[in-house]
Amino acid sequence: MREGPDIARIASLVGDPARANMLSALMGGTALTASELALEAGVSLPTASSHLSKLMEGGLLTLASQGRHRYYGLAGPQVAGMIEAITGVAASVGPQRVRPGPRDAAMRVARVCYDHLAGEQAVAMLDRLVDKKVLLRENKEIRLGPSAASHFAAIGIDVAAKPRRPVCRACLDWSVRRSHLAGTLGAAILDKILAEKWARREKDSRAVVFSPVGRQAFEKVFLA
Amino acid sequence: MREGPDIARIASLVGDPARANMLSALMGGTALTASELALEAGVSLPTASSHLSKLMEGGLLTLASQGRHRYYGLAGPQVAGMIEAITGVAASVGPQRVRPGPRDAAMRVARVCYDHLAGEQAVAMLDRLVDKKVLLRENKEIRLGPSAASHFAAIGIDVAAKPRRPVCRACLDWSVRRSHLAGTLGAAILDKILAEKWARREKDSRAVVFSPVGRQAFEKVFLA
DNA sequence: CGCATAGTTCGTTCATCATCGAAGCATTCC
DNA sequence: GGAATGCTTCGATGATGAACGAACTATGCG
Repeated sequence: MREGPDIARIASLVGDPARANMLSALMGGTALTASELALEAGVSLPTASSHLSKLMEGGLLTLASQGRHRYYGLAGPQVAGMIEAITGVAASVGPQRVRPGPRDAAMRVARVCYDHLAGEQAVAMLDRLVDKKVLLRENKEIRLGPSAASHFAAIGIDVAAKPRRPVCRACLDWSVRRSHLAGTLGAAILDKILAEKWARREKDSRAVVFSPVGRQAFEKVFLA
Repeated sequence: MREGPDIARIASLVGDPARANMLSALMGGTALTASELALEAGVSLPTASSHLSKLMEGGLLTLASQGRHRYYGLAGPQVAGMIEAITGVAASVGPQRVRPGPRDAAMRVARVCYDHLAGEQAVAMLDRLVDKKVLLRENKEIRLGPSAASHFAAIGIDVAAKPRRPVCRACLDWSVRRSHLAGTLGAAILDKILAEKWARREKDSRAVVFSPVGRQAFEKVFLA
């Protein structure tokens, strides 16, 4: 008999299809209401409510009440990382689709991971930023380089404001198997991409689709 | 309703206490027989056998038959990484032990992760090897530096032999939250540490305990 | 206040699956 | 060959927990 962290408890929370769907939906980064999550999971409202309270009790979710709406969100980056890790295993041992569908291809190129960009585009971006020494990679940690403040100020992102969450974090990309940029900076960049309409969120999916013009703009700013 | 990788299937495999215990035991890196795993999980042999066939079917384990023994092991580093990720979440949302026990402390310092060393010692070792440019860190990947061959040859480790598995890999440490060294080199170093009797495995635990002399030798070779 | 919307709680039903004893198969040892 | 060991399969039992309808609470709107 073993002891230690109760991984069965956490895993069994993710192990129910309805809850797994909810968590997958929340990987999109936006907090959702109980009714929206019930729809995502394909269960009735009472059932969803029961699942949500279990996820809350397990510490996997946070709750923000606003009037009669209750917005549920992932509890943090560590939880998001765990979901990505499980997703990676599921994808690799999974049904081995002979031919990945178009949506899969789009997902691989660019998608939302919790609150920041993931996929090939995101990995390339981080590589380039490190090359240019705008960001410095130290072990698995990422720090701002000397030129970071001016570099990001030029595109309207303020890296000086330091909230409790770290500005930079590495997040392992399950499709590319290398890191992309998370943290408040990663989130700010995703905001920028969507605000400038360089790309749009695919409906009912984590995929992010760049427009031709948007891709050029993105590459000019982040991959030049 | 969502589709995509069936994360619920994978998570529910880990979500049963008996199976979780088995997987935790296998994180020790050595393949174990069905009877040993039954003991670890605290269930009867038939029950264990049933669980093992489920884990096999789910692609989480590999099986090596040797005579009348059947050795089960983790299917690969990706699976090990997933278990570590779940362990990390479980530990952080977990029962918040007021005072971590002595075994926890030992685990934090040094433990076995699948087939290589993890914990503070392992993270420090990788940091130092990168500092000395014996290893080069590129993104999340780690490569051998120019001096690597001679450096490791001096302590009896051959890094030239290249099997299918990568020589170097970064593996995220759940206690330190930074990378340590995995891959065949990581495994070889752990072998070395145990072969030289610098440290011994704690019984029934992933903890690795260095002797005073062993710690000095380790520090001289890897942290100097 | 009265009605509508959002959500939780309760109680019941039903299915799944973990569990174990007994029996069966395979391998090795004598 | 026969006995012992290691493991799997089968069948029956039992407990857990997912599901939903109905009733209840809370917030917002007119």
